[in-house]
Amino acid sequence: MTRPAAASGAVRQGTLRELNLAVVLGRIAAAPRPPSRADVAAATGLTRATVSAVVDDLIAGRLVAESEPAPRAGAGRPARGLVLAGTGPAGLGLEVNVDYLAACVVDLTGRVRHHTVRRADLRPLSPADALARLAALAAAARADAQRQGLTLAGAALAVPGLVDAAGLVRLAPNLGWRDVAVGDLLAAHPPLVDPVPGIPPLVVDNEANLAALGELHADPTGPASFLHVSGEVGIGAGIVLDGALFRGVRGWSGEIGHLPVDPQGRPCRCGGRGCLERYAGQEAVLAAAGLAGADLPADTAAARLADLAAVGDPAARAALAEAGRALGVAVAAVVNLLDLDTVVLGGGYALLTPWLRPPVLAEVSRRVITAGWSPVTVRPSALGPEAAVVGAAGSVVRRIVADPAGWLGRPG
Amino acid sequence: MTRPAAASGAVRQGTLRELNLAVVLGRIAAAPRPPSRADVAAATGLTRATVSAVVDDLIAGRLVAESEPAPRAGAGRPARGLVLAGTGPAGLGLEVNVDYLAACVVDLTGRVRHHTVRRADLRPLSPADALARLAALAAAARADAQRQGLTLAGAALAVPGLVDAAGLVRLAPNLGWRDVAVGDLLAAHPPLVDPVPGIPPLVVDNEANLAALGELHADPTGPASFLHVSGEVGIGAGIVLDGALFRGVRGWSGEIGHLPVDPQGRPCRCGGRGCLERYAGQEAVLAAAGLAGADLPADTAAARLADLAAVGDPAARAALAEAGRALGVAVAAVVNLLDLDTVVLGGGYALLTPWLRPPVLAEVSRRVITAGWSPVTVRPSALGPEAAVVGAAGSVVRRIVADPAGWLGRPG
DNA sequence: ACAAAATAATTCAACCAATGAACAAATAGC
DNA sequence: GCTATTTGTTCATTGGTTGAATTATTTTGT
Repeated sequence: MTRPAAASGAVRQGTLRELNLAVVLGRIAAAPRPPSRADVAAATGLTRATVSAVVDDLIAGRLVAESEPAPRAGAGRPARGLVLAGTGPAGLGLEVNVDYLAACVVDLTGRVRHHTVRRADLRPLSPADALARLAALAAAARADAQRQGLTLAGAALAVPGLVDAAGLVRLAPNLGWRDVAVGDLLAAHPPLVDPVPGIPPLVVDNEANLAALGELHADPTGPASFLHVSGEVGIGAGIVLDGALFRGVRGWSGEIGHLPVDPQGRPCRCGGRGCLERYAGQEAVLAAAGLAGADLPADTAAARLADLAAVGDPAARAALAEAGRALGVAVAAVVNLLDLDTVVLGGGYALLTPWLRPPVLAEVSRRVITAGWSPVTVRPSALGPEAAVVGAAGSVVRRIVADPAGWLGRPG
Repeated sequence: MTRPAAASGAVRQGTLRELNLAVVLGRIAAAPRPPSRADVAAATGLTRATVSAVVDDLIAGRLVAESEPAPRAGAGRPARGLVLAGTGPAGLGLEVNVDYLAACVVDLTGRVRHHTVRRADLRPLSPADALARLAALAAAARADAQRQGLTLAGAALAVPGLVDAAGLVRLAPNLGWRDVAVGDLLAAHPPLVDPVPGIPPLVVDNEANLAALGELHADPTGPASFLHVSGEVGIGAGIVLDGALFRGVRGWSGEIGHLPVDPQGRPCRCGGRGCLERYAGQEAVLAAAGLAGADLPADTAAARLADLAAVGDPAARAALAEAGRALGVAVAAVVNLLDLDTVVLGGGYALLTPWLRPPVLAEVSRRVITAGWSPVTVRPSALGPEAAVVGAAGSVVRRIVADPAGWLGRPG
């Protein structure tokens, strides 16, 4: 987790408190069980007096609540446990995809407090119409959140395409979008959230990126650096380094679909030959398994394939072995380059992990020079297809926890 | 540049000053011309009073010096310029390679104050013998530094191989080293530096990583994120993100030599087919150019090849075109994955850039989806083969500038 | 049942570093 | 020489942490 506040510059006097608010809140969030003030003091090196003062601020700001005293052996006054507040700020996650819209609300503790998915073919709709429907979903989510005593502090929207730093959707091929200013279009509708200083009201990001964050969120005790590969129509990767998404210079990192993986080299629409997408993309895998033309929604297609593989269908097995091999070549390239030790298979791949993992691991151990010293773990995503929405909402919550000063009304 | 100090934990009172020491010093280091105290105050947002106090500490600690008043238009008391001190702490850079040893000293301003290269075939020597010779070189460098009024605050050693986080050289194939505890072997000799709290006396790292840092150091105004590819016997890449080296989970990032690049697929010793190294590695390029078996040292081989290409030798031209194409495929993969906008060709590639660049750019623009929106720059390394040693010494200096508190004798 | 020990949390004077306003220093322009 | 202007320092003030003492609440021992 990066240090927040004053990122570029000086440490002014008030910054001290801002930093310690973040430190203490982060400690409470990371602790396996509700810590006492004394625990936090011991863990951070601050004095108990300081921790008490900081915690008072956090409780007053509804970011932290006291829980039942955790039972402890031995004598002494029992501690009052500190937990992230289940009321207070929450994050709104949104997703526009090819065949559905989704919205969800996640509170500070990470619990999903609201979740709606509306299936519909979005391709025929204009961006403005699609976003109008999304705004309706968001309004319902906001009303539900308010009913539960939550305040939406920010929103994040997942889009299956390239998004630049300003939030402009440069290209979403499967939606047929090009240069769509999502923020401007949504501004025509009622505001999504109650603006909080220091927290952007709407962040637009690639679905693969946000799905990777969702994984981080679903398993906070898991590794802080990993590669999240999601198989959809295209193949997207999200790179998480030290608990933070790595976006690249312009936010376009993770384009893994066109890594060359095959010596034989099937031609690809990108102009190269032997691209990963031609072997492990949804279309290619379904065709190889004899399911071409079924035109199923992404998740049911994966489920159908998993069923076939489970009962031993030879075509499905062969298709998955081939996809896994190709995926393994690409994963090996990434691991050689970035030295990651964990690969999460998400999206359509999650269900198929039992069949994809062996060939992936085989390629990795063959091609990664350091594999002998440090094994690479390949595991399915803990979240299903909803990883991107949940990750989107979680990204808002993460930001609040990383920099609580904005929410507490201090000048950021 | 990452925020230093108390990385994991609390912000105690003294930390405030430590942070501002780093902020002010960093500002002085980054300024294009010597700034006044008032300039620093304006740039950082601190008050002039605070900046004065901080600068007093920095001057007392010999990290900063006052320069001649920079001429300025208009009225007012003339400013006293602040510059990094040319006396005071310095970094020791060391390198062990196949056919030479090197040592250099870099001061805070980035100037190379000492540089020795001793050519010798290191392969027949045991690690202990090789490091004994290196220690002698280091002792001479240290004496020279002291004569110039410099104090060596730390050392970094570049090795052509895989180094783990503890500084153990796991494998250096071209040296024939395996599991060499460099630190322990060097401890038998007189100490390399005067230990400073907060600064490790010896860091061991991969030469490609340190060469990448050298590039950052040679051109401080250049991009903060880039890929540095150095062509030696193998092909190593150093990844610099936001001005810091990206080392990966265990420090083994940058293994780019075995990215698959060719649909035809020449078999490679790594077990894969069509690996980059088989097309753009030194051996492959020299063989293709008809220079096989010449067994030249790395840098003269590259120079010879450049000469041939310059006079239009068709075999050399063809060999470089093919190498460039392969390199381009690999670079495109990296750019798709990490969204970098600058690629630096270093090591043996630096001299060959005029012939490598066109095919690299061609492959990149064909294969990188976002290339249309954001061009990728390919340029030669500013430093020559000495990039790794200079980068090693520079890495020590960078650490002092990023966290001056240790040098100033404060508890880190 | 009661005292002693132990641990948790709060209170308060001291202290450290940044702040802001006032002030001294040094120059250019008139 | 006088004024405007900018630089750098001095000093009382302030925000926030520190450390010791104090209060609160339990377990353990008798």
